[in-house]
Amino acid sequence: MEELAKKYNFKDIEEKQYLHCEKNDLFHGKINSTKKPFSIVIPPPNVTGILHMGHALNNTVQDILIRYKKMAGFETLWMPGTDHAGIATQNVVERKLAKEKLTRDDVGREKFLEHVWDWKQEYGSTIIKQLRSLACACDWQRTRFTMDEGYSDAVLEVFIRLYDKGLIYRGNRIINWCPRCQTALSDEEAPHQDMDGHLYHIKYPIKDSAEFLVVATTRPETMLGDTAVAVHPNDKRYKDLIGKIVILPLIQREIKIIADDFVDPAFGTGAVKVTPAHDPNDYGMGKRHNLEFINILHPDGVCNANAGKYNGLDRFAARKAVIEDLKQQGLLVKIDSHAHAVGHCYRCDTVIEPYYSKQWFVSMKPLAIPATEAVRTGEIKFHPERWTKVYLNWMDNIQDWCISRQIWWGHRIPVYYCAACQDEDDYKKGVIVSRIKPDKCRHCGATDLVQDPDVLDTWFSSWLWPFATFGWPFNQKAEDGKQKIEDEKQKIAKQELDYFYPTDVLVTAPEIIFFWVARMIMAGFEFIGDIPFKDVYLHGTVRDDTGKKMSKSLGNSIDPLEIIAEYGTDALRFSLISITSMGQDVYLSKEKFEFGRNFCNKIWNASRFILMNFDGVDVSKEKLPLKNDLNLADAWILSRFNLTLKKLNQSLSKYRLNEAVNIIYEFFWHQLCDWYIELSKLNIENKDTKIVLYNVLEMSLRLMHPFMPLISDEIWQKVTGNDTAIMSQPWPEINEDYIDLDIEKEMQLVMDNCVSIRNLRSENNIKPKDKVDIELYPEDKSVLNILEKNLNYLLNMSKVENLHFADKSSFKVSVNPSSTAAGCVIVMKLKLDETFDPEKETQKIEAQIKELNQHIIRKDKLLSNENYVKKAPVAIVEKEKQSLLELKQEIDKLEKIKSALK
RNA sequence: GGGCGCGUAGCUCAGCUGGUUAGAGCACCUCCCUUACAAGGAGGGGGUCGUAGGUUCGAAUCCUACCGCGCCCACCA
Repeated sequence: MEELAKKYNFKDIEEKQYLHCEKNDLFHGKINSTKKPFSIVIPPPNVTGILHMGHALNNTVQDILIRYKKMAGFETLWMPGTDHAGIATQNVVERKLAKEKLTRDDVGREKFLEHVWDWKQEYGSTIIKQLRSLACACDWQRTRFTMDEGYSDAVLEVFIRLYDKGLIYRGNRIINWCPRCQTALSDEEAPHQDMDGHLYHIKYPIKDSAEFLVVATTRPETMLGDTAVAVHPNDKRYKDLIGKIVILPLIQREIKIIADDFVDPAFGTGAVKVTPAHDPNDYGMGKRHNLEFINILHPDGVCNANAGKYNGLDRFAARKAVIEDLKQQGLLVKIDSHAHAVGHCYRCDTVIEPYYSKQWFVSMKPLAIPATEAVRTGEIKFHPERWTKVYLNWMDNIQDWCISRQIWWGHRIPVYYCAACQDEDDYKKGVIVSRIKPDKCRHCGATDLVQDPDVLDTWFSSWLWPFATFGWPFNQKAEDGKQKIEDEKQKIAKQELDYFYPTDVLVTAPEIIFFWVARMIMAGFEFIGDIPFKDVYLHGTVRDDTGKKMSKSLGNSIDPLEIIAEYGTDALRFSLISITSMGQDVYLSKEKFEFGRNFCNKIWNASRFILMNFDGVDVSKEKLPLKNDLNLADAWILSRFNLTLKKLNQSLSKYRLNEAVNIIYEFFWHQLCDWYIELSKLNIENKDTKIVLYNVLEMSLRLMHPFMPLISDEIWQKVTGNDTAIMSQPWPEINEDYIDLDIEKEMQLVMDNCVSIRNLRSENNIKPKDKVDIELYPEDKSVLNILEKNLNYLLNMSKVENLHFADKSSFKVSVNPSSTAAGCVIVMKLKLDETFDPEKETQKIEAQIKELNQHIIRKDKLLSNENYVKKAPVAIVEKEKQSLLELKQEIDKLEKIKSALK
């Protein structure tokens, strides 16, 4: 039998054990008709990503579930991969080019994409490598990328299907525009942030009059694009002005005063400047009143020719200039400070501009119907449940999805335009949707077709992740002569989708419920006709210890790789999960990882002790003895183990992972190590004890494996002599035969008496190595029997030299320290040179009596309450009665001691 | 403007469908390097569970209001 190193060093074992599992092909999932499937698709990290604590938490949770389910007999599959992250990746590569003083336009589209692919080739698998250092049991052979050839087919297929169904359309709308990234964004990609802004009150002169109409705005520069001023139709102040003309200052354009219900008379002046091309509300009014749409901005946020003299000024510079000029002309009434929410680009944090432009959209309402229903009926469940409401609320108010992006990195929109027959009023005219470039226009035969320059939103590919990763829609074309082989591959892929889909659980953060979770559910129904997953497990956000979200830009992040280097992977995982209460945010600081590290160390040392003591017995071949043949400690630990397993299974079934981790910790450290191992030393030559030690350790290692896979494998191999890995082993089964509450009670009595004796020793400053003499006065015969039977435990666990049992009727204490314990009064005989202060002792006892009395009074009151006795469950009442009785006995004992001290 | 989460020991937090004398880790105090483990062992101190009401035989737990803190959603300029 091999020994464990004297000191636990995770660096010696962690990487080795991970590779060992991989080599044994334990992470690969394939169709197995004798097993039920259990599958998870990874939330694909961005290719630009580097591992942060959020990933660490997210993937640890998934890994725990995968390993646990595999052991529990499922055919598991964890599908890994990365997301091409259009805007983020393009930004990274553009920044790289900028270092060489180049822009993407300098190099051109084709060359630029080559640069991106080169970058992807070099850095794109960083995060995948990092996930391995977390010990993730992903099926790496299947690693997918959203820009893979097959995956891209799925994206095009979906675009075409939705277009054919009339659910994808092109149109001019106000969208969120990022002037820095120079692309349209979806609503979700432009989150609002509260900002301290200003409300500017501006006079608009009324034509042919000396009067003014005062409007209030937060973005004065947009007035350059104003094409009306709106008031509420019932607003008495302005009733007579409706239909009149005002002269737009600075530009001198004549615009109409219109009436619209949208206007809130109570806000600002009750008059609103209307800029249909630069505000979503104004857009609506513009449509309703047939106003002109005047775009005053270039895509980069610089004013264009429509801005008159402000042409060429950046939007914020233009704002200053406009205000300055209005002030000069006496048209600025006042500036109020005004807090409001402003949209920001989720990739670069630039203030977004509502911008009128032509984009592609998906009609979401029809897709939302089954996806809403599935959650409402509970077919898909959110954990914690409260997110259901957030999801449903969003789905009920779902808006169309802007999917075109004016960038180059991504899936190019499969649309070709025929210049000859394009029509401004009908987007379908002159439009050919096709996987490959058509030779000529279907409508007029023209041959100069131009592909749409835009690419699709990255989320338009990620929403297909749960099935596109399996190869859907399975129409891969092979090179010449190899189609047969390809067809066979596609057939298997299709069977795999049938087997593993729907996946079982999606583990992710609440931030992307809208971006991703909701859309995957819609895509699942639309393209596969079924839900993509049954459960959605939403964990919290990882924050620093002051509550700020951990992020690189804030500089407050703790690098998981650094933690792994310092504490080890198992320690990282165990610590992280222990503080991750269901759905609650995680507040992290470096010291928290000591928890896991210390536990790993404890496991190692305890295992080392057990492993040292097998000598002469081939423990792995011996059958576990029957309960009745075991001594108390051996029987007790087996009872504890099985009860622990029961609790653990329950926690796991409810995804209460922090609870699971604490159950394991409590059992292993405080029951196995603190008590059982110490007790086992008294019988260590006993063959049965060796067998029990072996079995409890071996099963414990299996229990902890999903949480700390590496240390458990290392020790397990050494202990069992088996060179496979725990992942190939079954999850332990509960053995009811060993669960015995009488044994637990008996052991508890022994432990309580040990603790009391230790207590006495400590209070009287007896050194740990000094032995003491004890007199025990048991309550009754059964207590006496139990303690007598387990005398050995008492003597050794609390370092007692002589222990005498005496009848409680003979109790008379001289001046000696004493204490009460479960079923006993304990007296410690002082040695000659030891001193004892009866006065202090009396005080201590009086304090105890006082405290107990408070409880007794409360219980007396409770039990004398007729209503309580009548209404509370019998079992509870009985328990209270019993507890009261025990309290009274305890007080009796204390009183007796007290009077004896006098 | 809606919605959600959190206020429990000095710190970080558990505490599920209400039911023993409210728990853990860290920190703190005392003793101990006892041959698995000082990243350890034995013992200890420390909480009127944010505040005020209510429901109940019984509330940290359920309800209401309020006070702090944080998050999400929303087209009021």
